[in-house]
Amino acid sequence: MNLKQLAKELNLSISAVSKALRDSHEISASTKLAVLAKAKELNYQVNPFASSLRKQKSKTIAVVVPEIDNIFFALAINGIESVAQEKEYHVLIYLTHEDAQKEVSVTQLLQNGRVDGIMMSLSSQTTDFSHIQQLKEKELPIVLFDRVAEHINVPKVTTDDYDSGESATEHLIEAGCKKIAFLSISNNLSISNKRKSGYIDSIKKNNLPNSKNLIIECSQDDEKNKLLIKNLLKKKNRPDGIFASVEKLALLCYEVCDELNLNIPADIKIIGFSNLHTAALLKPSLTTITQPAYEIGRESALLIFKLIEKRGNSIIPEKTVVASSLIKRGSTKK
Amino acid sequence: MNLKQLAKELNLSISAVSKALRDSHEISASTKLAVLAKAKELNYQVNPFASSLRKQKSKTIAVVVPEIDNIFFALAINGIESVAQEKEYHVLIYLTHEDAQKEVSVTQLLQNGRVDGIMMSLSSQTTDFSHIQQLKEKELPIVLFDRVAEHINVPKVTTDDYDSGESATEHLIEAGCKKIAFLSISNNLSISNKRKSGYIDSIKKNNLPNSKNLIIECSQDDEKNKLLIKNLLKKKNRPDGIFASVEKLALLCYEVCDELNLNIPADIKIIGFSNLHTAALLKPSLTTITQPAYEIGRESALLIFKLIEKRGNSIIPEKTVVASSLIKRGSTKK
DNA sequence: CTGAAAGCGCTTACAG
DNA sequence: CTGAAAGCGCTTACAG
Repeated sequence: MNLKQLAKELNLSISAVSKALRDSHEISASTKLAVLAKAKELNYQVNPFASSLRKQKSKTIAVVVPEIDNIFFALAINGIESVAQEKEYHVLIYLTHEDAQKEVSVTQLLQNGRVDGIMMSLSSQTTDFSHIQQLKEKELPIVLFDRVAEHINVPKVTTDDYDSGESATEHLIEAGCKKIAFLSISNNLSISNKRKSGYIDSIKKNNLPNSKNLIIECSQDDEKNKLLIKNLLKKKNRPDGIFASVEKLALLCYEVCDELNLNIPADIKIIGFSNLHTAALLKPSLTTITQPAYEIGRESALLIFKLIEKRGNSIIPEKTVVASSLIKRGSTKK
Repeated sequence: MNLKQLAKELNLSISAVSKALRDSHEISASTKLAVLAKAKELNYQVNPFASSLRKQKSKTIAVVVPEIDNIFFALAINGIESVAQEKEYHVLIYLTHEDAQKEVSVTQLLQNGRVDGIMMSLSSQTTDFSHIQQLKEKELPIVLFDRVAEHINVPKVTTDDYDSGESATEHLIEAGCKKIAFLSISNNLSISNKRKSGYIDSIKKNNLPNSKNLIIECSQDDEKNKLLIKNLLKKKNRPDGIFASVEKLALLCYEVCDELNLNIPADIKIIGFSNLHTAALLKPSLTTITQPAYEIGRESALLIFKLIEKRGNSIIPEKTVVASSLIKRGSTKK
């Protein structure tokens, strides 16, 4: 069932039917009614490819994320989808699996008009950001969220990572910690640097000499990370507080403490960035800095639609920062 | 940059260039080389809408799931995406948020040719399956996974839910439970019925009269569920084993036991269907029946591509069953 | 208010 | 081996 057949049934021209379906002011009310009724009766649906080809609009956005089996990204996609649904847009998903090369190839793939805009969270392995710059130059709307590149001037949605890094550290200090280890995953994304800076500045400000040089660089290899943490906590002069910059490192700490028979929070206190639903169910429950993942997704989607619908000189902020929340639980009890 | 411009640059006809790009045997090797080089130089990309319109093929599949912030579905999507990537297909995501009406409207939306196939996990609220039947009649490839409707004859990928229901119950019995409560979420999907049947038959076979009528019907409202469970566990003659048919009910049990000061597994043993990464980190660690979510996703995707590429009389199995695994942990220790 | 026509950018059957 | 032409199914500027 296409326009041609529908027009024939109605004894109207294709153009009249098309206009009627799009509620054009050129068409009389009675004709519109007749067309709509017939279209419904025959279950006519516009061919999206013909329409997109003609209008040079896809009604589709792409979401490019490092992984999906990570509650943060799942929630962010959830937020993006809610806005897309409101706008009657379609959502394409691409996973980079933390592979910078894959990220570049997906970015290139998406330059053929398949989508009206791209929302991306960068892979931790990404060191070169020229593929993002390229999108910008091609004027393909893009919004980066969470895992962003600081120095690329495209709209970015992030959380207050520096502040969170600071307040998480302060929280450990208030809980009595004197020697705090920061478990870091180093990469070129500002998010991890900011958390680290927040920690470093807080340590300085509070004059905790024992915490100096206690930045532990972790990798993508959890076996290695576990060993690293184990060696750290085996020492006689082990830290009395751990700040895990990402969720999985906090969980590894729980495993290690179990194995070393260290009591959380008596022997060691732990805080970590996390969106885990079960943080409250761990024993002890895990104190977290929790990012509003769903809201980040929504916010990013609202921005991409502003860019897509951009007319004249509407102003798009380059930085949108939403606040994380510190949720105090058992793992940092005094 | 389109075919017309590219052809002009090469002093060739549009058709020759198109054929060369698609590696047609009609075109000479030298011409192909020249075309490919020029296309690369000018960064030519085929317009997907023109191509799809002409070929009546979208190179896109849709994934329709009840929710995404559920590790099971996130992992399944991960599996689907891995196959789609191999096939160079695009993946559209639609969330129904457990809303049957939404599920129907998405299904209708997808009948306009936007996708070559649909992979769907039904909403728990779905009671009428005619929208699925409709896809079948329209010969739009569809595969149902996990949350399937038993009596619709479309390809379905599920886990061995009856067997899992049985072996989970057996496991509790072996661990010494005499009175086992099954926490059920009732709906029209075979998955929950099968788990329940496995439980019921196992109870009968093992002759545990105290477990009769211990099927607790839970709802989508977790506050109510928690109260329900609390009232159950407050009783003097409370059960000594709980079989949670879905993840979140198992977690609610942990919360309730905490609040009632019941010791797991001494006072009560708990087993639950779950894909939670942190099941092992709970105190005590949670014994789970874990579905191979990623594999279910891959399997379903492989099936949809079989349907899409179907030629002649290739046989597509109506039922594909993959095995779940029972992972014994602390919550069911003798 | 309605319709004829051009054209979006491809692919492919057909002619040469 | 190459090219002219039709056509996929729409939308829209233009004519009447």
